[in-house]
Amino acid sequence: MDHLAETIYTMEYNFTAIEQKWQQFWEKNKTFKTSDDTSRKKYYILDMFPYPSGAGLHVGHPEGYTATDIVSRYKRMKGFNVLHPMGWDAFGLPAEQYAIQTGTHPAVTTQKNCDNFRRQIKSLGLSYDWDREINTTDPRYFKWTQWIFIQLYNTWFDEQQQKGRPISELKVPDNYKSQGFDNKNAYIDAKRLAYYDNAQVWWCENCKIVCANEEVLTDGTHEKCGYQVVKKNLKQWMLRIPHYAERLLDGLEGLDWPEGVKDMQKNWIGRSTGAEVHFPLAGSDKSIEVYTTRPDTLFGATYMVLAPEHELVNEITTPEHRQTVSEYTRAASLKSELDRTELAKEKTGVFTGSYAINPLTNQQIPVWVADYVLTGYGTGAIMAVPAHDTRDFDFAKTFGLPVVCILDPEQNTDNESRQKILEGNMCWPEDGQYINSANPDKGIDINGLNKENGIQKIVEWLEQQQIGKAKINYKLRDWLFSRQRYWGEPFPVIHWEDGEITMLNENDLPLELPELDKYEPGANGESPLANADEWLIVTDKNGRKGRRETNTMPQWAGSCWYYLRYIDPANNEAPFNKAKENYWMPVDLYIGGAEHAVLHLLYSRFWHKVLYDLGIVSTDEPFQKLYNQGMILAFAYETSTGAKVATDMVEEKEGKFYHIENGEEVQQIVAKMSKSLKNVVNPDDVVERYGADSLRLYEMFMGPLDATKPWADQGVKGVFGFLGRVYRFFANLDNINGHNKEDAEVLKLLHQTIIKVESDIENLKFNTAISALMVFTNLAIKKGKVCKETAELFTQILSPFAPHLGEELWNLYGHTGSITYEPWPIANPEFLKEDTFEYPVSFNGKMRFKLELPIDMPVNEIEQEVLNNPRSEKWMEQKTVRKIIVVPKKIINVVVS
RNA sequence: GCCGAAGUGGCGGAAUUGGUAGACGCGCAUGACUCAAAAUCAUGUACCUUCACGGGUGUGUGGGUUCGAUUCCCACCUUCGGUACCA
Repeated sequence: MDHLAETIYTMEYNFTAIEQKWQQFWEKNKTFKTSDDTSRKKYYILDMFPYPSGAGLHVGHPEGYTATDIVSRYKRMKGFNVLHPMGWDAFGLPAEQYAIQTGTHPAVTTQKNCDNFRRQIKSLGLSYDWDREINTTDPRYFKWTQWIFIQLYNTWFDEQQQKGRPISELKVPDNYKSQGFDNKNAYIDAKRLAYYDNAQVWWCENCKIVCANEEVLTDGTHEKCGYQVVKKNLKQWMLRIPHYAERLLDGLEGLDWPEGVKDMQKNWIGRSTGAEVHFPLAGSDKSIEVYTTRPDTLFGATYMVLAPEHELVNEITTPEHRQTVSEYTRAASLKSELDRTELAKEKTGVFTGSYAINPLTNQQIPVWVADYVLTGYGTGAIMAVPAHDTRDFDFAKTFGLPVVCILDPEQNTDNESRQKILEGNMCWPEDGQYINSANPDKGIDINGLNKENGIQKIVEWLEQQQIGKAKINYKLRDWLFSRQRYWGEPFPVIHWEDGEITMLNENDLPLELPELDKYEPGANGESPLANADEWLIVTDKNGRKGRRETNTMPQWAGSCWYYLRYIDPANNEAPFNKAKENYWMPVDLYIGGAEHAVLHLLYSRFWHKVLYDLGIVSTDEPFQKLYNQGMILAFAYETSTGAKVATDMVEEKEGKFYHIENGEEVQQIVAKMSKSLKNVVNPDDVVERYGADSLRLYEMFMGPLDATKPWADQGVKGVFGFLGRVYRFFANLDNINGHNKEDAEVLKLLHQTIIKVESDIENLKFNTAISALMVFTNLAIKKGKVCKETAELFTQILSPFAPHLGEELWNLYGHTGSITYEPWPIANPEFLKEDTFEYPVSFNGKMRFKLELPIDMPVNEIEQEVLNNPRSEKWMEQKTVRKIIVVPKKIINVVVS
C-alpha cells in the first residue's frame, strides 16, 4: 500500500488516469444504482433532460448537471435514498430535417446523438443510475405518452368541483339527448380535454411545410428559408388547458420556485377580473357581448369595436359599407399576427354602418371593425372608452370619434394635464373620481366614487338589470397539440369514413411510426405520415374504412411526464407502479434553464394535475423545488463602432485588447458563445486538458448557480491548480500523520468548513462552498502536516464536488470501497468553541482598530476596556463621548462629537 | 410600455434578521527553484496620499432613515431576461 501510494505520489496529479479508473469502477460496481427501498427516506433530484443534438454537449449542460450531482452525492452521504436519473428528449426537428436531406432514418441519427451525449455525460463523472435511462422516442416509452393522451381525451373538467373527471361520469343534459346521437356526442366532445378542430398554423409556401411558432422570426419570415409565412387552417388536436387555469394558478402558491418563474407563469395564465356586458344593436334584436375589466367606465363608452373575425361582422354591416368592411377583413386575415402587432403605432379600422346602444346612457354608438381587437381573447368585441383606455384613445383620435371624460383625475396629476383630460384631449387610465356617471332613469349613479367602488357598484347594477355579469378571463389559450411531422409520437387515433373518431385500445399501444422512403411532407401540409399508405389505412371488423391521424405530437409531449417514467422505467404493464410513484413523488429538486419557465413547466403541471384528478399520481404538483441555472456566456470583443471581433483576431497587451491585423484597440464584452465569434467552449476539450473534476469545480466556482456568467479559461486553470495542490498535499502520505493530536487551529477550521460546506450545498451556493474548501486546503498546506482523520474528513466533504479525486484519496487512505455512501461528517461543537472575540472598534461608524476581548465579557466592562484603551485616545481628543454601542460578538461603536 | 433580475477592485465574484467591504480564485508584481522557460513554492496587490507610521475616498447616481447602510426607504440611470394592442 505504502509503495503504491509512493509511486502515485511521485507522479503529478494524473487526472486522466484517476478519472478513468473511477468511472470504470462506478460502472462495473453499479455504484449509483437506486433501489426502491421504501423504508428509507427518499430524495428525488431531477435535471431537465437534454435534446441530444448533433453538436454534442455544450458547457451549459454540465452546469446544472454538476449542481444536481453534488446535491445527489451529498444526500447519499446524508443517508437518503437518492433518485437521480438521466434520459433523452429525443424527438425533434433536426433529425427529421437531416432525414429529408440524406434519407437517414431519424432513429439512426437520434441513436448516434444519444450515444455521444451519454459518452460525454459519463466522462463528467455524474452519478446517474443508468439503468433508469429513458428515451422519449423509444416505443416502450411513447406507448405511455399515447396512453396519457387517451386519458386526456377521456377526461372532462368539472367546473363545480374544479376537477378533471372521467368522461363516463359526464351527464348529458336531457335536451341534448333528445336531439339524437350526434348532438350528444358533440356535447361530450366539447367537454373533452383533448379535441379535434380547425386551427390556424403557420405555413411556408416555399418549403411547403408547417412551421412551429419558434421557427417564425419576428419579421414574419421562416427562419430556414427567409420566405414569408402565412396562416393556414388545418384540422388539429387541441388541449383545453385553460380549464385548469385556476388550478395552475393556485398550485403555484405552495411551491418552492423562483418568484420570477411563478410571476411568468401567472402572467402567461393572465387572469383578469371584469364583466361581460350586452350591448343591444339599434334596430335589431341582436346584441354584442363584450368583456371589459373596466365596467365602471361604461358611461364613457362612445363606440364599439369588433375583431375582423367576429361572427357578427357580416351580419351587421350595412350595404353601403359592405365593400370597405369586406376588404378590411380580408386584408386582416392575410396579415400575420406579427404584422398586426408590428403596426401597433398606427391603428386601422372601418365603420360597419351599424349602431349599438349604450345600456347606461341609451345613446347610439357606432360599431367599428378593427384589428387591434383580437378574436381569441374575451368575446372578440369591446366597448371603447377612449377617455380612459390608451388604445381606444389612439383609435378615436385617428378616426375622429368622440371622447367623453367620466373620471376626474383630481389631485392624481398636474393641473394642466387634468384640464386636457377633462376636455377629452388626453387619456387617463388611472384612478380618480367619477363625473358624468349617473342616469336617474336607470337608477344608477357612481359620481364621486373611486375606481374600486365604481366597478363594484356598476357590476351589481348590471347583474340586477340582467345585462351583464362579473366575469373572470384568462389569456391562456387552448394548446395546439399536433405537428405536421414524422419524428414525433403518433396519435393513437383513427378517423373513420363516417366521421367518427376513435382512440386505439390500450393493448394496441404503442402505435409505432411506419418506415418511410422519403420524409418530405405530404400534400396540403399533411405530415409525411400521409404517404405511408399501408400504415395509414385501416378497416374495422365491419368493413368500415378509417385513416390514422397523420399529425404527431409536439416535442413537449414526451417531456410532460418523463419524471414519472424514471420511477419505473421498464414497466410494460403501466406507465409506472403506483406504490413506487407514491414513494418517489414529488420531485424534491428540479434544476434546469430558465427558458422553460413557462411552457414546459406549465404543460407538465397541467398533465400532472389531470393525472392527479384521475387518481393516477399521488401529488397535485410534480416539482416541489425548482431552481434555474444561469446561462454561461463567453468573452468576445467589440470595436468602437460596435462591430464584433472574433476572439482569435484579438491579442492582449498590458490588460488592453488589440486587433491583431490593424492594431485597433477593442473592448472586451460578454456575449453568447457562437461559432462566428470563435468563443465556443467544448466540454470534451476541457476534460481532456484539465479533467472532469476541474470542469465540474470551475462551473460551480464561477459564481452563483443562477447567475449569467462568462466563461474564462484562466478560471479553469485556477481550480485545476487547486485540485493539483489538494492532490500533492493530501495524496502524499508523508504529510498525513497517523497518531499525533491534531493542531487546534486546523481542527477548528476543519469543523467550521464541514458546517459551511453542508449549509452551502443545502442552499445551492456551491461557489462559496468551494471557496471554503480552498481556505482549508491553504491552511493545511501551511501547517505542513495533518492527521489522517483530518485528511479523511476533508476528503469526504470534497468528494461531492470532485468525486474522482475524492475516491482516489479515500483509496489511498486504505479504504477499499467507494466513498459514495460514507456518512457525511458531523461537525463537533467542541472544536468550534471560542474564548475570545476580536472586536472591530469604530468611532462614529468608522473602524479604527481591533480589540480582542473575552467572549463573555459584560457590556459595561467592554465599554471601560474601549475607553481605557490607549488606541482610543486619538479619536476622543477634544471630543465628548456621547454613546457607546456594543453588540456582543459583532461590533463596538463609539459616538463622539 | 409592462413584469422580473442585476449594477461591488484590472477580471469572476464574497459579505445582507443593518455591524470589520473586497473572502476565494484569476491576473499582475517581487522573490525562491532553474542554464533558461514552464510548472511549483513564498510574499504583496481597491483607489488616492505618504519613505514609512498613518490619513482620506470608495459597493451605478442623487436624496433619506440610523450610532452604523453594499444591505432598509424614495427618486433616477444603465445592463440583461421575459412579455407585448389580452380590453
